[in-house]
Amino acid sequence: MPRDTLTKEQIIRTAIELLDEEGLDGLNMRALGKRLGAAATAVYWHVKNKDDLLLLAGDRVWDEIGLPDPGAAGWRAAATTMATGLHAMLGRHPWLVQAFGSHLFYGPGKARHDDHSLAVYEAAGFTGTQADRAAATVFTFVMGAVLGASATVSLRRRLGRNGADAEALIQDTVARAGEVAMGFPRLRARLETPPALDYAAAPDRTFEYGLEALLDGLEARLPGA
Amino acid sequence: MPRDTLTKEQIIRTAIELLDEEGLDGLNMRALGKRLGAAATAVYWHVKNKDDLLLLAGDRVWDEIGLPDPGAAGWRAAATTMATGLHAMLGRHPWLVQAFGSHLFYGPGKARHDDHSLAVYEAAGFTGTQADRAAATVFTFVMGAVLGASATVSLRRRLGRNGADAEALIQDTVARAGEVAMGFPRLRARLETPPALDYAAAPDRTFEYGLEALLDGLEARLPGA
DNA sequence: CAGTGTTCTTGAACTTTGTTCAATTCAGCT
DNA sequence: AGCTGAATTGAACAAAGTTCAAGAACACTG
Repeated sequence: MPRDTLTKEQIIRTAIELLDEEGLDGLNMRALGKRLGAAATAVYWHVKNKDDLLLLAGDRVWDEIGLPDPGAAGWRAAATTMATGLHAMLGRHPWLVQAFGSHLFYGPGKARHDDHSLAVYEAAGFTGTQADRAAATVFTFVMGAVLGASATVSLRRRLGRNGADAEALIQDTVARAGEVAMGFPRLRARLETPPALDYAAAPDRTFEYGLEALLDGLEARLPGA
Repeated sequence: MPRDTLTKEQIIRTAIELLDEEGLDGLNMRALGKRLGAAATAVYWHVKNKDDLLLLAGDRVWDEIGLPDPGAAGWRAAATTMATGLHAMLGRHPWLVQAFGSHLFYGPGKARHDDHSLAVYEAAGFTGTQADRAAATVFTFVMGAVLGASATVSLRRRLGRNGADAEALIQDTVARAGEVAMGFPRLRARLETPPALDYAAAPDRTFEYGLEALLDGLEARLPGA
């Protein structure tokens, strides 16, 4: 009966927990150690360093994305499902998009996703480089879409860090941004005309709008279209 | 004759220099101070803190983007010019995309760009929320496109930091990524069939491909189209 | 069971970096 | 000269990544 010892798996899971709850800045070795009920430095026996751990955590979450069969409901439905699945996953783990700007993720989790994404666009009729480009384009769009959201989450967390009233500080930032915007006619118009009720009631559909437009544009490029 | 003293402008310019040369991680107050020929802490008299400085630097670079007149060459040409201009600017300052994941930029530089971007899509015929969404979609796509490139630059820098041979370490990473990819049929095929000569000779046109597809999709959504 | 090597954990310590603060320097003004 | 406000400096603190020597827990062997 072996001693109750740390596991690489356990460390990765706990790191993801910590990242989800505290953000990319919240992941530090001492906090991770505390959460694991171990000394901070114990982690270093199982993992090379923090970057390595981030790579492992950042590859694990790709498994949350389902892989729809393009043969069943058609390539376009499959492409939409994959893109929204990716979008949702990145929404649950905003730290991943941030880390994407400075780390190269290349593990089996992401490979599984990428491979199937290529399968979808090949099933659609794209060949070779065309399939690469189509898949990359949609991927790129989804990443970009989450980047802005990620910033808001991150800022809110940072402001609330030192025990301050995060909401008040956010209001402050919004107010300053508004002042800047008043100097530009179109931005000003958007501030003066508050969004219509139906728009305020429904959440922002910009992602869906852009995704459909993009898929339209890709579809028009299909060989034989 | 006033003493030769630091300026907010000078600090911002030097910070951008430092960011361009050393990356987001390379910006630290002591290095900045050294480059300014001053003590690190002298900067704090002109700027609230590092985040504030990053915000100032990250807003300045938007002025590098030209604002084409949609009336002259048509909205589509103007939209393409703006998107490629943004793409080029972000390529020159990869740290901005990284920072975008954790900071909210809202200064006059970005506002000037955003306002004109809206002007282009309104000139195209999009109204109200539609123009917002069209502009946001293209913006989103461009940001996503630079994110990956930014990661490569950042990794290369990080690997070369401790005097190590960055190129050898990069090769290492590529090799490990290749091993992972070999377990997935479509990724494997792409490794086994090296890109055609014309493709290798020409740089990656994925960005142009995606941008055109996206603009096609948006054009089809124009009222009256 | 004693001894031995392997696996895993710990705490101290070092480094880098952002930031604060009191002390100090400098230019202009009376 | 003396004063005042602007600007700079250096010391110092806290947080965080990492290294390392020492120790603890376990498995195996004679």
